[in-house]
Amino acid sequence: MTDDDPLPPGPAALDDRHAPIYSIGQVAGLLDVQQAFLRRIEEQHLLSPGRSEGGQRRYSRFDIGRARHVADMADEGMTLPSIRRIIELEHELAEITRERDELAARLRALHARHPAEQLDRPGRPT
DNA sequence: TTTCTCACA
DNA sequence: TGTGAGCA
Repeated sequence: MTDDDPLPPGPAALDDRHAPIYSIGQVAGLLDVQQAFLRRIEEQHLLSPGRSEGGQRRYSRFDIGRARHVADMADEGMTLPSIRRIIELEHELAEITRERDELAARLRALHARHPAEQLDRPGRPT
C-alpha cells in the first residue's frame, strides 16, 4: 500500500483505495496507535474517514496511509497542528512542482518549434 | 463486543 | 496523548 494519493474516490469496487471499509479498531491495531489518537487526527482535520449508517468511522486504505503518515510525524514529536501545516505545505509543493513541470514542457515544445530564436535569453541592451 | 462522546490526568 | 466512564 502506498502512502498518499491525490486522486479522488472513483467509481470502483471493494478493492478501491478509497473504499471506506475499515473500523477504527482495525486501523488502530494495524498502525499500533490508540483509537483516541485516530479520533484526534479527525478532530484536527488531518483526516476525514467516512461514517457507517450507524455513525461509526470507516477508514479507506487511502485514509490508513495518511494516518500512518501523521502517526510517523507525531512519533517524531510534532503536534497535530504542526503536522496539519506540514501536510498543507506538502500539497502546495506538489502543486507548484506540477506547474513547474508543465511550464518546462511547454517551453521545450516552444523551442522545438522555433529553434532559431533564443527565447530563454532576453537580449542585453547595447 | 465494539464504538461512540466526553472528561480528566 | 492516554485512559476511563457511561451509553447505544
